[in-house]
Amino acid sequence: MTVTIIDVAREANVSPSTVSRVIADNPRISEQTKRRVREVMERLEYHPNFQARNLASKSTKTIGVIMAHSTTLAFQNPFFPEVIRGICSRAHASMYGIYLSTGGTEDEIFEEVVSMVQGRKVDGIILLYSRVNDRTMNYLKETRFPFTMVGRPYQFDDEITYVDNDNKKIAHDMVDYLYQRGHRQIAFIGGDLNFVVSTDRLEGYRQALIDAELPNSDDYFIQDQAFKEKGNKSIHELMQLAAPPTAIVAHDDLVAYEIVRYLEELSIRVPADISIVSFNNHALSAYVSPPLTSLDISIFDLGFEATKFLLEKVQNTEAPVVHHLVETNLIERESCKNIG
Amino acid sequence: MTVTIIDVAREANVSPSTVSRVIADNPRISEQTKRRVREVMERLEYHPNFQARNLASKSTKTIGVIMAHSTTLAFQNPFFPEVIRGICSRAHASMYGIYLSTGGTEDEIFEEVVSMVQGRKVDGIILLYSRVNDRTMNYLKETRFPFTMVGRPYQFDDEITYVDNDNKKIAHDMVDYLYQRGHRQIAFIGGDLNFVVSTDRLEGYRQALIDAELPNSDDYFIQDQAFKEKGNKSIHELMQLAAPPTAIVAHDDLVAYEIVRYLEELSIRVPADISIVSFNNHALSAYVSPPLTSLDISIFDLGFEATKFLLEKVQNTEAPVVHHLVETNLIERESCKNIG
DNA sequence: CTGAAAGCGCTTACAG
DNA sequence: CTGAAAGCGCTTACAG
Repeated sequence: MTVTIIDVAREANVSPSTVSRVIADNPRISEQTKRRVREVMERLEYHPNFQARNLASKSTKTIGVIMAHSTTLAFQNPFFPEVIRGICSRAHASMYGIYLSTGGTEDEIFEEVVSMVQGRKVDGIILLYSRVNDRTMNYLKETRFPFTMVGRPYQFDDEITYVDNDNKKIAHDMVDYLYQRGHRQIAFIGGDLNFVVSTDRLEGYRQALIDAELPNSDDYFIQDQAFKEKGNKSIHELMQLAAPPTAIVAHDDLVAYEIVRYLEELSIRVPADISIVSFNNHALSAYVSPPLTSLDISIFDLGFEATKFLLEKVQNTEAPVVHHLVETNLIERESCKNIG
Repeated sequence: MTVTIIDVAREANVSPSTVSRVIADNPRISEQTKRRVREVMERLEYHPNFQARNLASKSTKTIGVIMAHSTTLAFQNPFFPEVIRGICSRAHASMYGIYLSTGGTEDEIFEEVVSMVQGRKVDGIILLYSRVNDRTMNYLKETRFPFTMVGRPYQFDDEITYVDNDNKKIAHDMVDYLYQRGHRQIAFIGGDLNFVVSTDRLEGYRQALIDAELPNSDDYFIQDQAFKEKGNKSIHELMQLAAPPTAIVAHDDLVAYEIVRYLEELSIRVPADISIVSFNNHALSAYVSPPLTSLDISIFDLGFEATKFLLEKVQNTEAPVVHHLVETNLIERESCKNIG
């Protein structure tokens, strides 16, 4: 039924080995036989069997992509399609395919990664998140399996290749940006502190307050979980402080949209009464009301570069550890007001 | 280095065949030996080699997911993560993995599908789109390779299993909804007519106008391409008609957001001056201003069901052709006004 | 209930 | 420049 290397060999009057070498474009085969064999391959509509190739050559030409546990960052968030687009773009250029993790819970994801690694399903893995004390990451590190991360690892920094934004710095810059526009009471609505991206941004925010000698009360910081559970209440409380903030930094545009809505309920207008700035610059942030000032974090590049460095590792086990920071770009729209 | 079935066999004092049967949980093996073999597998940290298994058993336990050519529907659109979530959920339940297409252009995608099929990379394929005269779909149909589609195929309806919304009906219903609220001049901003979803919705819209004996001028229909190229101009023209619409149906929420913005530029308020309703109900549609009345099309279910039917096909070549319509649900928010 | 043997479709030293 | 042979790590009739 299926045409194999043997059929091609017979038809072209060469050995299977030669056909195999033609497929790999081995330079030791004469152009003449190459041409002849290729002709036969075309005529018989021969396509190499992926599985057989992988088994014999001990490589798979595919990379595994692991998303964070789905209730958190991954879904409903435009980050995902965009980072995948970056990954696919780079992978495709090197003829690599993408194998996607499908697990729901953290344990399922871990099991899937183990079976990807042990079962030789993929040549390398990209972790699309960085979590504090992540079992999956520790496993990959210990087995010395090629992997890269989108996001700075919590520890073992010097052993792990990753791609990230400079989250501490961009959060610091964001506060400075507000400071320059006259803001002195600056609140921060953070992300899930189990993810390093969230702790980094929080740290950058805090450091910026210290550096600018601004009030640094815990009242100005709202945790992800508190916000998720009772967002309107927490915003309510925030605005009822003796010195309510004049500006809010949100961990993500989705969070910013929600804040705007809760403020609306309180008849507080953005940016007239309070300014909001945010990170990640979703495609829709130009369309919300008011259009959101947000930091573009180059999601495509995060995926692209993570893949690039992974492929280097796959092709060369001795490839050096790389920490690559991707550029960001503040998109100023209408959610922030100068009160200087 | 890697521990194989042979190592396990030796250690457990059985033959490799027996180990293989234990892996497959073959009922002909005694519970006692199963237990013994499993113990050894655990102790040696044995994991079956995926490639070898696939090669020998001629199945891959993975399904290929093909997105539309990326400039069009697929990216920046929350449809993608959500449909993937549905696919992963169902696939994971049957221990299937996901192989994602990475191609950029239509030709690249086609080549990738051919190599997935011929190279036996996957057991079946899900097409995440339905396009008019699609080479990839024709290829799958002709090779009789198991596949399902998210979206009604352009032709060969009776040979192809697909999952879809009833796009003609929901577009018809949308017009009826506006009609009941007093609207008589109803415009439609459509999607890319190369996709069946767009032609179906357009047809439903047109039929509804006819059924309700409403004005059915071409001036009330704006094509996707015209809108993309000069959206503000086309909305401008629309509103300067002798009888401008009192309501607009948008093909997608993203389009609706853009329309709202262009209307704003013209100082036309939604819903005070004009109503807007839309399809797909993105997660953010609650946050835009005004919150958008939109039809939830159950994206997760589309992915889930497409996968379910695909797996049935994979497991049974004789599985009947199925056309499954997924429920929709109108989410009423504040972009539509009753002018009756 | 279990084993010996052939085979899945390739790749890759080794030999010439 | 090309071929014969072994091997990648499994599965699966077949035989007992």
